[in-house]
Amino acid sequence: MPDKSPANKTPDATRRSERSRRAILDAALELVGEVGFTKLTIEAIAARAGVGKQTIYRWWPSKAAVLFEACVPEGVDPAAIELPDTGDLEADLKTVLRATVDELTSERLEAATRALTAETQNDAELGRALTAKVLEPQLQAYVRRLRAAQRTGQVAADIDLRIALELLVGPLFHRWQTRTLPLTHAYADTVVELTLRGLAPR
Amino acid sequence: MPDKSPANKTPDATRRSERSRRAILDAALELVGEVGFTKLTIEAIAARAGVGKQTIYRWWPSKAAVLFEACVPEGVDPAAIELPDTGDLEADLKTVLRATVDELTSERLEAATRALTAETQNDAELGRALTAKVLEPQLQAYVRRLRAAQRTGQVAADIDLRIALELLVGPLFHRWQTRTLPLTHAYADTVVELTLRGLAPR
Amino acid sequence: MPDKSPANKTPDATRRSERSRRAILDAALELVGEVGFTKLTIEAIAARAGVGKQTIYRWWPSKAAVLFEACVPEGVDPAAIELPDTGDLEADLKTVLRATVDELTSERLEAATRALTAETQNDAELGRALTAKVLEPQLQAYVRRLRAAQRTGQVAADIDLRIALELLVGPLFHRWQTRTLPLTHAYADTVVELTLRGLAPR
Amino acid sequence: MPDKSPANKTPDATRRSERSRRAILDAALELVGEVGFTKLTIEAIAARAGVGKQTIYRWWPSKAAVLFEACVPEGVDPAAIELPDTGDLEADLKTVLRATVDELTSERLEAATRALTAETQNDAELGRALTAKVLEPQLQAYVRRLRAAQRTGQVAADIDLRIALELLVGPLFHRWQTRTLPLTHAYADTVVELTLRGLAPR
DNA sequence: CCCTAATCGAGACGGTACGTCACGTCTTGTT
DNA sequence: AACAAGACGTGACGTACCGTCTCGATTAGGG
Repeated sequence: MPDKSPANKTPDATRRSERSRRAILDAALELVGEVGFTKLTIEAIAARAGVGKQTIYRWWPSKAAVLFEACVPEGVDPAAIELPDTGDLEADLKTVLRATVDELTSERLEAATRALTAETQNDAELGRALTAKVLEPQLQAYVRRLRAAQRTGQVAADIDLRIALELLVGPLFHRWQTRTLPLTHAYADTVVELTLRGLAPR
Repeated sequence: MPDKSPANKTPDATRRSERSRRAILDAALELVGEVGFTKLTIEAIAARAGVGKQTIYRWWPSKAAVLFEACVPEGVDPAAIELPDTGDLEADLKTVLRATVDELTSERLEAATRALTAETQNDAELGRALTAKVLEPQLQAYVRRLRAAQRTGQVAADIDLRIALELLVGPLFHRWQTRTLPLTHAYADTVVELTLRGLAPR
Repeated sequence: MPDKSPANKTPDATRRSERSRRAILDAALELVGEVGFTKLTIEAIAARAGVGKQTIYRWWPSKAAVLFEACVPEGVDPAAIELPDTGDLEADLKTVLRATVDELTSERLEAATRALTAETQNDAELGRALTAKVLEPQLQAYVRRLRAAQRTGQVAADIDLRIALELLVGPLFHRWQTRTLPLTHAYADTVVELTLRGLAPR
Repeated sequence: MPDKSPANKTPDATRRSERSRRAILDAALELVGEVGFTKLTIEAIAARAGVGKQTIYRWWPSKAAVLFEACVPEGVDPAAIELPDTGDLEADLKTVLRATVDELTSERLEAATRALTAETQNDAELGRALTAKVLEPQLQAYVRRLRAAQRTGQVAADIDLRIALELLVGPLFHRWQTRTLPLTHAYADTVVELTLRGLAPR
């Protein structure tokens, strides 16, 4: 989430204090869990982290950007994401979607994740960044796995895989966001089963 | 001189100025489109509407609530919502999902809808209200239509209709929220077709 | 010290809280005595006065302006200032200059007075205001008293009275500012005596 | 490896960069003329001088101290200051006071001089330094010149010379500070003439 | 003449205060 | 009584400087 304004006096990253960076990210995660995103404050993050406000403003453009980095540990190579391929598509997808369910309901990150998801609706710039760095690499991994399944005849050849993947993850996100019913492994399993029936060759 | 208690709670709704109410809702909708939800302020709404701030605080608890009422015109009876039933499930669902696509991409309400959707993640109270008054009645209509389809044998009898409905609307919301690919009628059609294959009796 | 900028959303003075106004002026006077002008802070004044910062910024353009009003109680009519005239010029001037000495060494106002005097060197706008509202009316009173003395023959007719008055007050202010030697009634008396010898007709 | 004590106090003056010292003093003088003392900033001085902030903090305790050195070129021996003595007291004093007028209205130093004068009111330490190094030596020179005049009978023997000198310089500084009327050679002359009448033996 | 310890330019850091904005409450006439 | 208007106490905003603190890169002086 770097320089949107060209008038940036870009600071010298080599002199950056790793100590402060970590303290800020940790404080942000803690606080968003305690008070929620709306009441999350740059001043509070700075105070909790024992850091000057300017040290936050120097390296991040907004509290959303801080949270973003706190959730996405930067070091991960997006292209390296790969779905398991045991040959059994249904089993593999259940594995993956169950893991997604676990992530979405993880206590430590849930508040931050919800906050970021929400903020993408208000802040298009953030939305693009999150899509490019996090979402899209994962979706591409789905596409690759489904393409392999097409080759083995588990998925009909004429299916648009981009849509296929949305049939799988869309329902999960919908239930997570609306909080209408609990998000469980059983739910993930059922979604996989019903969807795969629709994708199968006839 | 009885009851000079300061517990001035509920104002007298009969004396309410409809003129002001409309001006506030209109101003809120305009402004959220211009500056986005985060930069939307009660003071700006009041100024644009030519209204005192107190008149807003008297009748709504938050800017989200104002927007909520601006989007959901109140008068609609939630129980009255009904999906079309021509006997052809696929055609009926396409009709409905195409309409949903149109709504979600409508210029006038899009900003407000996204703002409200986002805010439900941060404000659980608002989330409950929106679910109860808007979302759930629509979902129930889906359930009723799908149950009818079960009776006519278009949907397998052992399907959890609650999940079935999420297979239909989940993908739409996912694409709308992530803005990864355009949300079109063709997309809605494909989602219906593929999903119904999965729901069909075997 | 009102509106220097024409873009002023001039607030409604009739709604002004006299309570806050007094608390601010008192707090400013106290604080300038405790920490000095340089370390005097709008935030500290607001905190001490139990007032929001905006309430200060709404009515005064700077901390100097606050101090100014705190020292010059507004209600005094500048044109009404008059020096005593008993007929004895020397005695009258001694009375006045002794009073000036007392004022300059008064504990309560000294810090504020020094601060304001200093600030006039840095802030020309403030300097003009202070000269016009406080200094000049007093100097005019001197000129009137000296003119009367000219008519009674106690001061030579060809003397520039503006200069005459500066011969009287200049030394006092010099000693006050430089703090080289104590500022006493005796000093005031001697200044009057020596100066009047120079002003006398020959 | 002895004495790794962090008590790094006095830096080594022999290694000091004269180049930087001059650049700092020049930058300070320029800037105080452009933005005034209040808005004068150590950071701005450093930037203008092309110097690190620490180089200023190493050698001066405050921005006032920098200006002080910029105005008072250090090398002058205070005890060596002597007023002219042609035997004609009036002529000599006019020469000196005219020179003072020129100094006070000099374009290059006026802003700095006013700033320093003002700051002595807020910063007692600075006031003492300025009095001891600059003001007092000059006043002593006046006292010596006036004592000589007493011996030649141009000034009455019973006059307190300390007060006499203040009668001369006080009015000048008063007019300079208050900016009420222009500070001219003619004014200096008149002050000398009127004051000397008062000091003359009777 | 080189070595080494200092000063030097640069600027990140934890802080404090700035002046502004919006909050939600309260008060003052007006309708 | 609700209304338009807006002053109020509160608190966060994002910025500007403070004075301290590393960092290499000169840069002079004593060996």
